[in-house]
Amino acid sequence: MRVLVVEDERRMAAALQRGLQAEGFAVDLAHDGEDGLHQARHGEYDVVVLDIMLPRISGYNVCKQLRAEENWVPILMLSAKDGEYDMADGLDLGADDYLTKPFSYVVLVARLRALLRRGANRRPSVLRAGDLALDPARRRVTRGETPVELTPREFALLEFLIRHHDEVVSKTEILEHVWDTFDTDPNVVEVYVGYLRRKIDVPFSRNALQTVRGAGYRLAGDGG
Amino acid sequence: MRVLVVEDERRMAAALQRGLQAEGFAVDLAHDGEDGLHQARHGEYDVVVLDIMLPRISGYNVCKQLRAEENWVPILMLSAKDGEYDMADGLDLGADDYLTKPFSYVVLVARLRALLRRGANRRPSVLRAGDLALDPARRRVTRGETPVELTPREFALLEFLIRHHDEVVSKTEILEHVWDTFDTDPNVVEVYVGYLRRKIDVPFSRNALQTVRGAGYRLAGDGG
DNA sequence: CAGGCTTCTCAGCCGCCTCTCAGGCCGGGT
DNA sequence: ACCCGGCCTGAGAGGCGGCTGAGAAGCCTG
Repeated sequence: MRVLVVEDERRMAAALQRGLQAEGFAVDLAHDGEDGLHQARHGEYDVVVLDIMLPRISGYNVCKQLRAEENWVPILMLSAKDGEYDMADGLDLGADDYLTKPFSYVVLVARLRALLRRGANRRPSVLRAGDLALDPARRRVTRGETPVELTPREFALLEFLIRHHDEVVSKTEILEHVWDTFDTDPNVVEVYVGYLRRKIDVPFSRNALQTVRGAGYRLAGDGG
Repeated sequence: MRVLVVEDERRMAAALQRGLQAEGFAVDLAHDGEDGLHQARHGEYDVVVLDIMLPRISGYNVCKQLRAEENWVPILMLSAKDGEYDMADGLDLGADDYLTKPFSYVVLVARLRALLRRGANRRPSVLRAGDLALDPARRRVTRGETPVELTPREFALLEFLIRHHDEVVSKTEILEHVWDTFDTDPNVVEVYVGYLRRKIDVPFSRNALQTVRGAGYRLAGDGG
């Protein structure tokens, strides 16, 4: 279980890190809001512990920003007592739980575990890979901010690729899962990969959908 | 007449309790949003007085949640003056009345009685998507300011779509929920979507009721 | 019973999507 | 350098999903 702790007070941060590691968590630290936001975006954490009073960007805004980007990682907010922000604000912004300093260490761990437990049935599940986002329920795909129009087959293909991002998937696998056959000419996969590339690879940064000669395709998964 | 008062400030809560009891109400108290939500769900109250700034869950969200569960108990919201939420927000979420702190005690009681008087014929809050508004109780639909006349079937279809606005719903889902069958020719859905479009999509900004080929339909709901 | 409204079926049309095919490109092996 | 096999892609045919006008059947109201 990976935890990101965003906390500017060094001693507090170090204490949390040691304590949580002792509980079996993998802990990363960020010491200001900007850093925290960046790591939360790219780190694939299971839960984020977020102080409110932070240099550069407040925890308040980090949370708001993440939610605006449809990032639904569970967030537990920490505040100094009598802070200017109040608990209701935090929860309204999309935090999942809230603790007031000073807090009992035992309580913190308990709440974290509770968050992780309900973590399973999270909110709108949006699949991501790099700056691609695919929302199965809304049937919507975006690259960064811009929406991408896909036909049903293209959508199904991208969904499959994004679910296996960073892995190499063979054309036969793709045929089985997207076309639901296995004795079709694999060329159709090539054709559709081509279609997808033209729609999602346009601003040619780094081609997200790579060909692995002789093996299949790989959708690059981290935003880099 | 049973009243639930959800208010975290103990003195304020106690004062309201004493005062309302003197007026002949049976008064229960809740001191945070979670507790309030729980009691409102199970308590069969005639009216709820709901502070907005609450620990754990804001009054704002308590109200939203209750309405989402189709609990139409009359709610009178209380806010600190100059709160970040304004009256419109509260009423939009399905509150029935609204008072700004500090308020006159006499006014509170008067408003409560007014709520109780109209309490019987409740109205479910209005469903919205984009500039469409649908009032299930009054069977009324408006696009912007202008009313829209719908037949019962059209109304049921729009209600279903608007409850799932921004999601793609398949024709089979629609058949199940609006027609209450699943082995009917899906063409009837197409036909009724056509009817709806002609009535609600007229000023074609961007067609609100989109076809997602191979998947179903999506009613655009702006904000998302 | 007539008239109007609503619901639903049907068939034709249109256009997008899907898939095939063939030719070209590229990388790797001999 | 040459060839071969894997991959890409433009073109285009065909199919199928979805839209719509027409009209039949059902239902309520007067």
